[in-house]
Amino acid sequence: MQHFIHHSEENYLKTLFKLENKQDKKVNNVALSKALDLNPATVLEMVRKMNDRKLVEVLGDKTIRLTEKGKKKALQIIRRHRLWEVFLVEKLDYKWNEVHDLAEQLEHIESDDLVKRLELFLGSPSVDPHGDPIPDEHGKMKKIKTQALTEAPLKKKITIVALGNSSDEFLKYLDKIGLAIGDTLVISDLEDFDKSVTVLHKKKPLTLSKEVASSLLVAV
Amino acid sequence: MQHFIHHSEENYLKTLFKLENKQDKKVNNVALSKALDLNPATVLEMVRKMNDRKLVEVLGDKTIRLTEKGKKKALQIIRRHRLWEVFLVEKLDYKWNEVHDLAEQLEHIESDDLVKRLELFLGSPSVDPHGDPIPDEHGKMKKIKTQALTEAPLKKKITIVALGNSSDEFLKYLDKIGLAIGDTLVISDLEDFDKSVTVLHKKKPLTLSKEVASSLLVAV
DNA sequence: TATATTTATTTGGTTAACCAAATTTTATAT
DNA sequence: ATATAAAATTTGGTTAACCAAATAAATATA
Repeated sequence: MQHFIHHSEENYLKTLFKLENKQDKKVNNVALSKALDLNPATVLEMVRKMNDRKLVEVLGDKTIRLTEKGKKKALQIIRRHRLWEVFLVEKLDYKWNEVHDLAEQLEHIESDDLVKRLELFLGSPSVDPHGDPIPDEHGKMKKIKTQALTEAPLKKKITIVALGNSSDEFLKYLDKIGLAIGDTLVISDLEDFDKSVTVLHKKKPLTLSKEVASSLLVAV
Repeated sequence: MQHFIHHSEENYLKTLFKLENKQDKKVNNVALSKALDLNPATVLEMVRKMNDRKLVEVLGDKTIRLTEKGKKKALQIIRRHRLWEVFLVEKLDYKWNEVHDLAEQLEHIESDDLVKRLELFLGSPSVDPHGDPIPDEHGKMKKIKTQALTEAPLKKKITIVALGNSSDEFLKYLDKIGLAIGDTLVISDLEDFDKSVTVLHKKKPLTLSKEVASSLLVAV
């Protein structure tokens, strides 16, 4: 009756992977504890167990780093998470900003076969509803080359392919102003004063703050 | 980060519901422990907690019985389980005898909204792949009137609508002889000696032992 | 360099679910 | 009614994940 033991470990793996790939900042106990919202003592304990299981290694300067094995497992979880997100949005009509918590639960369902079938059922999508790439069954994930909207060329047709920030507030804001992944737009003006960007979107002009524009990633 | 606490409780509820509705046998600690494959001390402890939560009550003769609240929760879990089974079979091409363990995991995903959407996505099926009825969102489940094949009339076209036994061995056996829920057949002979039943199925005669025939439930 | 701050670690807890073995209670059979 | 068997309960554990508070070690700052 014990099939739900690995949730914690899986959360550690996923969080670690994300931290490692966010900035090239080294991940220490404090950083991981904060990201997981857990007590450092708890995290230390778990990191040791995961070290025994060869999922992470602790370097001389106390940096916590995923091993190859750990990375593979992390990518598997990310794969599940993103495939389930596609399912929720495409098949169950959820909006892209509503699916995170559910996918967080579904990603822990233990069955590679299920994931494979789900992938086929969804038509082997390459990205999730937020534009993030979906790793293949071997854990290979192609990096999508993007640049922030603030860096993109003016007067050219460009497409939003991903987000640099997946917070609920940001997703809701985008929803509110009617912007979504896959939308195309043209930068009509770049205001030097406050770095805001004015674009033409669905025939209408739209001004985006520096904060917003820098989190909108477009195809390079 | 604590969203997976209720698995145990949910398993107790579901098992209790099934035991109560199998025979009208009263469920005691031993019976429940055996069904859950857990130590009686463990079950006793949990039953007490569930009693505090008003999910079960323990009668004078130590019979453990679901309260209305408990029944409602149990039906909700059964509903989820059966809907996920439909999903796995209809959408992911699993065979009906392969889905139980996966559905066992999926049933614990916590979201009424998800279940509702899943139901709509599946076209609001009334039965699962084993022919068992799916409770509605309020926990109402219509009892399907069936009779064992051994009791059915001769020479009439009858349809298998459910199984009296969902063990893996039985499901595999049915798969092997090519029988499935929804199949129609006509009883050509009922052998008095060993109570075996000979039927015409897909134009071919097929003899079923008393054991098998009694677990094949047909529409009444 | 000495002090302050941050980070890591240890220590001594907790809760939920589990178990085995001993004991008590209840039921059954003679 | 008593021995026996079965069921319920108690007792004293375990493990996984968590925490707070104390301490130690490392790093930064004055």
